Amino acid sequence: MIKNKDISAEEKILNAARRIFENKGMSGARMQEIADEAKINKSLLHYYYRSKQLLFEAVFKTAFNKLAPQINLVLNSDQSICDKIINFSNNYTSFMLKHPYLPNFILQELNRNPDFVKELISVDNFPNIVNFKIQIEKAVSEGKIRSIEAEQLFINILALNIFPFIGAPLLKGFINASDKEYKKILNKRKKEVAEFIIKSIKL
Amino acid sequence: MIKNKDISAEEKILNAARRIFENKGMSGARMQEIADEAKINKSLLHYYYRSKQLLFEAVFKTAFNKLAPQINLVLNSDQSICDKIINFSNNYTSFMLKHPYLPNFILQELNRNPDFVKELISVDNFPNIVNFKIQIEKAVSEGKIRSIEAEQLFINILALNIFPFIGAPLLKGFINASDKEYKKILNKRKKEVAEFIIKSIKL
DNA sequence: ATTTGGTTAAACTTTTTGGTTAAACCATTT
DNA sequence: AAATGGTTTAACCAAAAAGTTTAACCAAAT
Repeated sequence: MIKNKDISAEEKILNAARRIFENKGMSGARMQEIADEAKINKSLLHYYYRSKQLLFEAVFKTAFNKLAPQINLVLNSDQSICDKIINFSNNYTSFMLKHPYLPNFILQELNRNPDFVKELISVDNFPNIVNFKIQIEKAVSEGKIRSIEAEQLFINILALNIFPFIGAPLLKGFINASDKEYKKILNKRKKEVAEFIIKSIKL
Repeated sequence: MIKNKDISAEEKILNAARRIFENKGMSGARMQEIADEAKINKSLLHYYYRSKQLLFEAVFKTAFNKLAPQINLVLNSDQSICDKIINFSNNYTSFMLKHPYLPNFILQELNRNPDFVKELISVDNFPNIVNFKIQIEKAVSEGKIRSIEAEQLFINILALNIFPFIGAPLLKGFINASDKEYKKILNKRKKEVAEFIIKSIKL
């Protein structure tokens, strides 16, 4: 059997659920709404994903698995510090411009349920700072960059790249930008952010 | 009448509602839970705030009115750029260490309902970038700081200060820090962030 | 002493929502 | 033609949650 007109129902559901969950969160989302969005009916939702909780977990893990590899590029690749900063700022922003609600979704749910992080940590490839820390401490002691703690630098890199997406509605208001103008600003940040960081840590 | 033992019921409700809403969001919060938290009964909730929606709006506006003045200090005070960066980074972080869920709460709800920003804009003292933009452009043309767009600098300042609170659960995982250790890191950021920014924009 | 308004308790109604069920439909496979 | 499995429809159930009502309580003001 296996009906393959374009995409399977299972995938339609997952995509619809992602859109709804990203925008309303777990508790704000309604199963009926997800079914409507997927243009299938509610029975089929439960047929594929037994419960809201399971559907949510499927969506969340898919989302997190898109984010984690990018963070790992900073923490665990063998590029130079400079390259890492340049590449991450460029790649991350490019990627997020296509999935602008993803960071907000992940952080929202982790704030709601901080213990969930513990579950994620046990999974493979959960980003960890140890290698990055070694790299930074070496660069500092060799006089390649100014003295700075790896943790602080890492937080700064993430903050400058991720925040513009999470804070978008507010920032748009503050700087008086339309959606289009704001998108332009974000595009500029692909280079801008890397420059900003490198200017700050070079000697 | 006016019973004034310590704080009024109205205020007890507002405080309880703030705690619950900050942590679970509008749709995750339960009226019964708020009543329990306030140690009053559910009837009284509706007596003071007719509906969940109205209670939520009261809480949200109170929260936003705590954030806005701080942003305005950057955008509309007559301090030097350097002083603004130093003072904001110090004050904001100190304040947020006492209200760590506030930024997440505000951004959460604005992402859920971006049109809400329009409502906020019409209210007094909604932060606006125009004055800051003039100040930055002047400083750039006078050669006091390197060339940078006001919008980008502003986003950077907010990102570096706000993100560590919104991203806390995830960052704690990445850098392997306990609550206590993470708090220490945040405390260091009061100085760290200002230094990071100033190093980046000086000539 | 009576009134008044904040407050409680408890029962109640209504609406929303997650989840279930059963029967029928239909395209494909056998 | 019969079987299979994905899909729809529509009705249904049970629990949760918002919101309402009513009677009683109590402390302060008159």
